[in-house]
Amino acid sequence: MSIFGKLSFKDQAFKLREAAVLDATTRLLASKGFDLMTMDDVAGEAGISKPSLYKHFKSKDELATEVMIRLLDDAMAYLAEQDAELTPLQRLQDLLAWALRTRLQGGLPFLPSTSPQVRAMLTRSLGYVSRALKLHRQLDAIVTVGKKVGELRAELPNDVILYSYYARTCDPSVEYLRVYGKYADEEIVGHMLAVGFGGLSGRGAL
Amino acid sequence: MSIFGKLSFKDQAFKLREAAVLDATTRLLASKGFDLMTMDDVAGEAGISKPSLYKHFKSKDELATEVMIRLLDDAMAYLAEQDAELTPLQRLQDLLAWALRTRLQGGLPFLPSTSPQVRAMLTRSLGYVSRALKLHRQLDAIVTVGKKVGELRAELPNDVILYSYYARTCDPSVEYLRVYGKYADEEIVGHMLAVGFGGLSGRGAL
DNA sequence: AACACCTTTTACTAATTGGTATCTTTTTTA
DNA sequence: TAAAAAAGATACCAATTAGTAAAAGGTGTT
Repeated sequence: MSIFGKLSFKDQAFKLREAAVLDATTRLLASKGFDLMTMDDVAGEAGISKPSLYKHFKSKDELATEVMIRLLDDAMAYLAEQDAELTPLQRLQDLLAWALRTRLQGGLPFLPSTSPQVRAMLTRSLGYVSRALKLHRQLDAIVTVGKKVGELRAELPNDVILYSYYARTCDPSVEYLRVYGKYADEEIVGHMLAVGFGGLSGRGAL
Repeated sequence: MSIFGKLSFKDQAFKLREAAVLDATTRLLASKGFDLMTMDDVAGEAGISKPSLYKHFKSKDELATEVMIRLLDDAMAYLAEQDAELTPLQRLQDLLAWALRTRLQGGLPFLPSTSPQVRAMLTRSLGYVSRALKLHRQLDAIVTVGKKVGELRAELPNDVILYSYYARTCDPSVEYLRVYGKYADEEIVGHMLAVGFGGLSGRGAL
């Protein structure tokens, strides 16, 4: 019998394998997307057999949902650890930069651009929806303050700002800009922030 | 024998069916995406049988590529017919508004957010690549002038501006903003233009 | 009106893939 | 060292789907 809180070697190994599966799935979702990612891919990338996969996750949907949940948790953890001195705009910029760096390293942003079917899958998961709402509320509060102090455009509704912000985390231009190796990763991040917050014309145009 | 330029009734009907297939495919690509769109879907939506589909297009890839080519042609036709009085910024805004309205009506933007596999498929098509390059060059010229007259941020490289511009045509926030029916279509278009060109902070920040 | 061609229908093939059963082998624990 | 539990390998099932074959029925052309 194991002491409370301490896991047997076997269970530790089990946990490690599970983490490897989640990491592998994250990479595969980023590179191939949900539909083209096969469970054989996942098993191979994680270094275990397919039947063993199903010891950890009941289905492909559950596995993918778990990955997305972990991304939301990571984002909220990152937010919680941000320097308290940052202004609202700086916090949003910093979180976006973090999400973009994650993508540039082969990972997924916390709100990936999903097909209708994947979105339906996520909506079915109570755990995912509650976390997404929680993160959304946190960011909404930041946006509200940001508008008040004049760092964000007060004439834009909060949800317009937030959904556009989410879209920036999964903006496909990142891939296009990286193709030719013309820009270093940090340059891409900088440009994405400049465009996202400052716009293309820089005038608050229209 | 038919007069040059005039088609027999049979051939006219064939052309009409082909147009119906392309329209159906466009709608299905917009709603389900490439992977989840089956050839049975297309045949059903177009009102013909699956074997007949293959009289028009050799494969699913060829069909989808043809749809994407048509979108590029439509975009270039739209550009060509724009009011000559428009400034560069106005031309870009007008084209983006057109692409967003197309999406809001269940269509596809001229540069849809594509999975790696679909992108590879398109890259294999000479017809697609040549048109995409042509459109890109046209827009690049507009951007260059726009920077010169101070309507676009001169400190941003042209390709950063252009890829970000493309991303705006397929920005997923459009779907999110439409979900609750809170905003009318034209409001959404307006917000997307405001955010895209003016940014979230409106300061040309960072 | 008869012919020729095209479309439809039905059925099929082959490949992929999510998920599972079974048996063997390794590893952990006692 | 022996027993027990879990992981691996292999093989399989069932469903989906791109693409095709062949026969039957319409439709336009001449």
